[in-house]
Amino acid sequence: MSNQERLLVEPAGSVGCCEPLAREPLSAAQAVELAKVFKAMGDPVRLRLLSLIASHDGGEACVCDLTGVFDLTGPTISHHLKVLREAGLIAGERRGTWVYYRVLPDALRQVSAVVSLDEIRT
Amino acid sequence: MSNQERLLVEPAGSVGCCEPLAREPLSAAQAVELAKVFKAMGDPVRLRLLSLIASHDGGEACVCDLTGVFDLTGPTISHHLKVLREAGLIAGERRGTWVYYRVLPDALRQVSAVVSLDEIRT
DNA sequence: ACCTTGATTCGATGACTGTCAATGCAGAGG
DNA sequence: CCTCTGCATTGACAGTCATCGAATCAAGGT
Repeated sequence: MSNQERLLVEPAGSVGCCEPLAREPLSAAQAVELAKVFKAMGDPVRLRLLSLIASHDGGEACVCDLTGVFDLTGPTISHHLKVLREAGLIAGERRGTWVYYRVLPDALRQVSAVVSLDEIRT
Repeated sequence: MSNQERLLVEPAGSVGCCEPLAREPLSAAQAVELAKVFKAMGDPVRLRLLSLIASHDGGEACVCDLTGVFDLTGPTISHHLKVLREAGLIAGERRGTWVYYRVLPDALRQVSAVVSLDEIRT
């Protein structure tokens, strides 16, 4: 498989988890997997990229729609997209000349489930 | 004010935000503030600390309840607690000899609102 | 006063991260 | 085939981070 085809896959370790944080302590393994997702979202540029993709018409955005928004070079945007991809937050697909990214809702659902406050003891 | 009293305050920049990611693109300023919270949660140890505190009886845990769980030194745990504190995720209070931490639900609510999937275009 | 225990702060160090310039690869169109 | 454009990867560098040992602080007990 060529180097460039790889953006289609990379599903990222897929956490089997997701009790709310407050229900019972996270296992070490769950924490490691979850932390990857939070870490990927722990950068302003990546958060905005995610937001730009998610809010774009059709639920997907071409890389060319994203690079102009930031005062950053192409390689840097590409790097951030890769981090989001490896965290399972987005997936990319090449169509002709352009590469389109879309948000994978499962990863966000996971985060949502973990930070759920249903079980917070007050 | 003494150095040790400071754990009572440190409220952390307080994001005024929170449209779902998918509704409209995050502003640069919103992204910077939000990223601080996600970055704080982007470490396995800190995620487990948060979970241990949130799930502990009474909704709060003494530092002495936390240090034994990890294969890490006291100073390191203290460092991670400080990061969580500065992100506005937890607050600490000294009672006699011990310091008790509890989760601040507002920060989690913020995260929850941002990752909300209500507006995902499919 | 002194010592003990719990927790934070300081200083150092090795590892990781964000960024860019240079290079490489895939499609589209001469 | 060649070239041009869009995007990804590589390599390098500066800055940040996680971790520890040592020192410090706070509160209680002797």
